[in-house]
Amino acid sequence: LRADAKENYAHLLNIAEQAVAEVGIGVSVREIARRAELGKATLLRHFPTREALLDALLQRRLKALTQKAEVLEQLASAEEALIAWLRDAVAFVRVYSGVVSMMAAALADQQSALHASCDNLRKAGARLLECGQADGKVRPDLTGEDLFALIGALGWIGDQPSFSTRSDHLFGVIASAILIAGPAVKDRVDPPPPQTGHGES
Amino acid sequence: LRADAKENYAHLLNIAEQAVAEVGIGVSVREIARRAELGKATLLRHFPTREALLDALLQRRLKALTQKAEVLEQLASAEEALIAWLRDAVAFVRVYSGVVSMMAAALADQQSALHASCDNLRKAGARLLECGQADGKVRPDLTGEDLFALIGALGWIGDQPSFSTRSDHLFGVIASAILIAGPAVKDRVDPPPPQTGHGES
DNA sequence: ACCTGAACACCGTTCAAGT
DNA sequence: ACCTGAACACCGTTCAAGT
Repeated sequence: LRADAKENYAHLLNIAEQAVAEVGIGVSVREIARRAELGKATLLRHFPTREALLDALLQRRLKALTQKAEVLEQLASAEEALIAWLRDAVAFVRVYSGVVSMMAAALADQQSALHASCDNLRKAGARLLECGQADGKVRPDLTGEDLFALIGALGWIGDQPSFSTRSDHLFGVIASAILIAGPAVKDRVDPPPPQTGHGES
Repeated sequence: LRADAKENYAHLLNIAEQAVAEVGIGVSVREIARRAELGKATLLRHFPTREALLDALLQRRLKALTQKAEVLEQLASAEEALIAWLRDAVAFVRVYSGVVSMMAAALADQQSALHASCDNLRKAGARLLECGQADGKVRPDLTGEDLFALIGALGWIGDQPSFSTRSDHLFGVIASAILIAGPAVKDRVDPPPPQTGHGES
């Protein structure tokens, strides 16, 4: 990598961070190139796809969040750890509006530049989940993917101006769905009338 | 309205329905005009905004869903009615991928052509919710907006290819969060360690 | 009244040409 | 090696001109 190329790379990341924070995740790459005062093609070769740029932009935070899960796993009770991490994860996806959909897509697409980072995040969440399940504090029928989906759902809610004022409250609602309150376990999966059966395998 | 204008209007709606079903909610209006073999400006005057077109497209289904709530309110138990309607609502938002975000935006924007339809839907859900709350079967801290947000969240989950296989399961998870299992009420709002308090006012 | 394509200002992506 | 703008194929929206 030549010296000027290295410089451009760093410059582009800085400008991109600013632009994404200002305009949102939907900023055009043209706009970023314009702000960076570089040719569009220059940006495109450093970051061949939109995801590649986002990955570079998010990697630091994603790694921190993944590591946070490992720390929490050791420090606190399984239940507290899961909820604390969940709160951090939701806070993260709310930093850049629209980022959750991209991450969800990256999770399914192995070719995506963001795939590895997202899959590590899923695994970290899954481990916290399993600890809670081993302690009998967390619904046993939830997977790491489910947890990711619920984080994404809360991120989506936070992204909608009509719902964002309720997103803290709905965090509590969904958190309560993940946890098992006390000795009552089974009756939460299927509500009273058993013949209705609203579809959880 | 002139005869040819009337014809164009109906033709555009038919073609739009097809196009949206095929390509998704993100079809360009140009594409629709092209398929309809009409000028772009013709479409734009019949439907000045994207929402106006979507409103015309969705109104029939939205009205049906709103009325369904009224029927369910009388027929079944408050709890069954709410869950049955929730299932219908989630099924509806999953018909056209991406429609939930547009509806959420319309809910906040009084100027949107879709606003009235969406607000009626919210009210219908709120009524079912209130019945369940009156019976002590539904979390008392949920509003009609919350219910709409949770429907949207499930729609979002269904829209993500990585999560859509889990969306039926997560419907059950979220449904269980809305309902109150038995005599235990309070302990679901705040999980065991009271000093953590994950933010539900 | 209603329809229409040209025009404008955008977008992502490609590629031949420059340093 | 790396950078770059012109070119291509899109998009939504506006508007003067046609029937």
